[in-house]
Amino acid sequence: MPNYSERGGSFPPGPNNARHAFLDETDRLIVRMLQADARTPNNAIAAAAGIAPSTCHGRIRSLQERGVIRGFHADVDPAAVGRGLQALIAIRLHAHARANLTEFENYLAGLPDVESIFFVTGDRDFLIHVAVADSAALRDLVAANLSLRPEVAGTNTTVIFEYVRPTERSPSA
Amino acid sequence: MPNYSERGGSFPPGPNNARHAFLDETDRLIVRMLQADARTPNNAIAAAAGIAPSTCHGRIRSLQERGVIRGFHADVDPAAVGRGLQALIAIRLHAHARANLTEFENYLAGLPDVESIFFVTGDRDFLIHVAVADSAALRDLVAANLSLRPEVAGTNTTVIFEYVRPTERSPSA
DNA sequence: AGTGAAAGAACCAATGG
DNA sequence: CCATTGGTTCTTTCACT
Repeated sequence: MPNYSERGGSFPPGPNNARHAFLDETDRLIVRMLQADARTPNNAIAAAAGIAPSTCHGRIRSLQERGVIRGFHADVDPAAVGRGLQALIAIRLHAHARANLTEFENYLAGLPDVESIFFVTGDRDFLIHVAVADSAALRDLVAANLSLRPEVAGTNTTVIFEYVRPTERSPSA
Repeated sequence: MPNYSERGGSFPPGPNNARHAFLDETDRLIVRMLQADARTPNNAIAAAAGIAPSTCHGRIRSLQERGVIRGFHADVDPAAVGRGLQALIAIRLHAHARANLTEFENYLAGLPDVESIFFVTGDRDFLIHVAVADSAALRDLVAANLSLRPEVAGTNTTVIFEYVRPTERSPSA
């Protein structure tokens, strides 16, 4: 399946090779508006920035090419899709397993309930944010998919009462 | 500034009152595709789902009205906009300050460097994910904006080496 | 880089199965 | 609840400044 964010063009599919982006004030405004609402019409952004729609379009494309904008995603309420329980799970690995962290990280990324993965300093190696159906699903996730893994030395689960992403709830940034 | 995700219509601007989220297989496919790439054309989603474009469009609108899809946002690389250092900060509040958590949470949400806020169980009250320019900015954030707050009993900062959101890097889900 | 104009695509409401 | 149609708006490319 093609990626339609890139439908018009042929810019690098990879994460990015970007030389460090120099964003002027116009670029920053565009980024802010698209962060607040990815469906803001190009027209409207152009008007807000005081430039022509075609110019604005070109800048947005450039921002994607440079990796400043990595993609556009729908923000889906986990509870609405049957995942009403969220948790943070701290994971400590065995010392010998730290050689190939990438492999374990890919494994985590492949688990369907994982929302995000933090690879961190300190006494824990990973912290993952998960959204599951209920406490039974959480137990199963920890017991079957984490604790049983040979590289996992231990886990520590914290239930999330509320989760907020400020940028995602202020459409008029 | 208007919210252009709602340009055509008049559905509730609030978070949502919707209880009824019965998603059939078609709805789930739509949600998955828009989660992977919010700019997937309506036509393409309709084709993938085997329904007419107008029907598909109506379903997407309905999903927004019901609060299943909360919005569409550009995924911006923090490092590309001058915020190359990410951290997790655990915050413990004084017992007497737990009366109005919402106020403190709104305060956190208003800090420009805060990416997300977790209100959690356990010995910590909040865990916030921040993206800042450098370690000096991180120090200032913790010292000036958190530790000095009267309701804050203590903080614990963990630097993030890597942060991944699995759904956001698989455009062809 | 920025612009204007024109072709193509997507959106949205109304209508009918 | 779903499909078809048609008017309107947005996107995207291109020749030019």
